[in-house]
Amino acid sequence: MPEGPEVETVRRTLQPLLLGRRVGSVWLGTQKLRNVLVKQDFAVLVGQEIIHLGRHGKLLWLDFSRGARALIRLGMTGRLTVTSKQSAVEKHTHVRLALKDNDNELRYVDPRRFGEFFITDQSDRSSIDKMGPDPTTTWTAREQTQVAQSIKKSSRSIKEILLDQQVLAGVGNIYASESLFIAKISPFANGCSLSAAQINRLLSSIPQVLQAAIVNGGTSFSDYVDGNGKKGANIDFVQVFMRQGLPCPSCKNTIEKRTQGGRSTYFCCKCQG
DNA sequence: CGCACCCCCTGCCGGC
DNA sequence: TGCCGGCAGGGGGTGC
Repeated sequence: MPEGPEVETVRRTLQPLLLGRRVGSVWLGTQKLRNVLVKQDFAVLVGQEIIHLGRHGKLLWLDFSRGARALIRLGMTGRLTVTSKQSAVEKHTHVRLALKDNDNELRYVDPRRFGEFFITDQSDRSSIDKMGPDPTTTWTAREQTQVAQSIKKSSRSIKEILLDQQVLAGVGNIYASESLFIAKISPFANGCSLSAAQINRLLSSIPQVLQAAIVNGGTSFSDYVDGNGKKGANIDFVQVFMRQGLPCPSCKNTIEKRTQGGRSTYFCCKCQG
């Protein structure tokens, strides 16, 4: 479901509802997520206060007052929302953290179970350090040089490079197509074939596209909702994603859809020739 | 090491 | 109406 902007919107909407709250009780479903639900690990959360909500790329985490950290990946269909304890528990709910002295609980729902929700501690940076820089948090000259070098030395297509979270974190299938359109670069061009000028355009279009999506509350076309259960408005602002057959907003040529590395890519062959 | 390929899983939609 | 294939904001493992 979610790319960096959607996960950031979830983080921002959950923050006021969770920060400073203590966990009263924990409920876990029986089905495994990607990694397994390790039930005994969740027991440590009871009584701990949520002191911080962090994010890097598509990875979200909650930090607790006695050192625990819940690492959460939403996969394709994961939804993390705060709802009343009384509201009906929908199918595919895997985790419920009831808050103390409050009618609310945090729920993790994920039909396809491609997501993860597991407990570690705040000193464990392994998942975070595996990722490249996130263009919506820091995007220093040094980080941009590092990303540019990764692109320049790769023989993969630029679209596939952008989806690699180890190169940079937070871009997924929507924003890869969108960033390449803004930068006027063909998604099929190999990284090593790109000029310095093209790479520079891309390094500036990526944070631009991601920041705009955050302002609009993320892109919802199917499952994605924020921490309050509300859809994002950014689908109304995308230029090429899911717009095959429609005129290119720049040149009026027909937008195309093609499969690339098993995923759909949307582009204008005239603007991105 | 990089890179093609395949898998994980449910739901929905269109075609027959 | 039902069945089947294809497809969906992700990511990891395998084998060459």
